[in-house]
Amino acid sequence: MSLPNRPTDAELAILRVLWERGASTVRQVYEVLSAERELGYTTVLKMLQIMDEKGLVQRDITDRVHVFSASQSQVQTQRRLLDDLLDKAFGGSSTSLVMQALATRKASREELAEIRKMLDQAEGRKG
Amino acid sequence: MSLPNRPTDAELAILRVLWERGASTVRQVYEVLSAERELGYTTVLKMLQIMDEKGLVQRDITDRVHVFSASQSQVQTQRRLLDDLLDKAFGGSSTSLVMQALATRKASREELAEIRKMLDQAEGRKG
DNA sequence: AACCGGCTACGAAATATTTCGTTGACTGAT
DNA sequence: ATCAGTCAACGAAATATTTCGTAGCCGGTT
Repeated sequence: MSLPNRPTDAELAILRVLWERGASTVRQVYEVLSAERELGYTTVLKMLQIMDEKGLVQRDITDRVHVFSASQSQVQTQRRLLDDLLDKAFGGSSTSLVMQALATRKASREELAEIRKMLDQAEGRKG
Repeated sequence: MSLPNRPTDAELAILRVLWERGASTVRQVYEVLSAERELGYTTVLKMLQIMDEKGLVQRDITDRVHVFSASQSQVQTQRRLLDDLLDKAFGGSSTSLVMQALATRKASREELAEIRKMLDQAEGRKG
C-alpha cells in the first residue's frame, strides 16, 4: 500500500515533533516528548521503527545515527484526519464541522479575516 | 468519572445510529449496521454493554428488550472530537482547521452563507 | 586490548479495541 | 409442558496499540 494509514495518537505526537523540528534523530524526538510526559527512549525508537514500516516516516540510514522525517506533510495528514472525522462523526457535513469549530473556539480578528477571505474564494469559485 | 471518554471508531458507528434513530434496541442498531458491513448481533450487544459501562449510552431496563440511547448529544460529541483533533493534529489552531475544512470539501452556496453568518456573529461578539 | 556510552534491533508484556460463540433465561405458540 | 425463537450476560479469542527491557553493535578513550 502506498497510502499510509491514519496515524494513532502516539504516532501523531511523534509526527508533531518531526513537523516542527524537521528531520530528527530518535534522541531529539525523545527529548521533546519526554519533556511533556514520562516515556522511555526505546519507546520512541520502537514507535519510529513501526512508523517506518507503515510508511509514516522516512529514515535516513547514512550515518550510524538514523535521521527520521515525516512522509506526509502536516497539511496532508490534517486533511486525512479531517476527512476521517467528517465521515465518522459529522455525517460528511463539512459545514457543520466548520460551524462547530467556529462556535467552540475563539479566533482572533486576523484569523476571522483570513477565514472570510477563504470563504470569498470558495464562493468565487462557485460563480 | 462523569465525562465519557472519547468514543472509539466502533463506538461512534453505534452512536451515529442512536443519534439518527433515537433510542433503539440492540436489534435495531444491528439492522442498520449490518446493512453497511458484516458484523454479528452479539458484537453490537457487547459494544453497547461496554458503552453502558463507560457512560456513553443510557440503558432503559424496563422491558425485557433493553432500549439504549446516547448519553451525549451529537453536537457535544462532535465538540469533544474536534477539540481532541485540534490539539493532536492542528497545534490548537482552529483557524487552520476551519481553513482546511473549507479548502478540501465543497459546500453549497447556502452552506457558505450559513458559515458567513456564523462568521459575522463571531466578529460581532468581538467588536 | 578492554571498556564505556550511545545506538539500533528484537521480543515481549501491558493495555485497549473489536469480534463472536456459548449459555441460560424468558416469551409466546403448539 | 414442550418447543422454537429472541434476548442479555459472559468469557475469551483476535487484533491493534503502547511501552520498555535486554542484547548486540560500533566508535572513541583509556
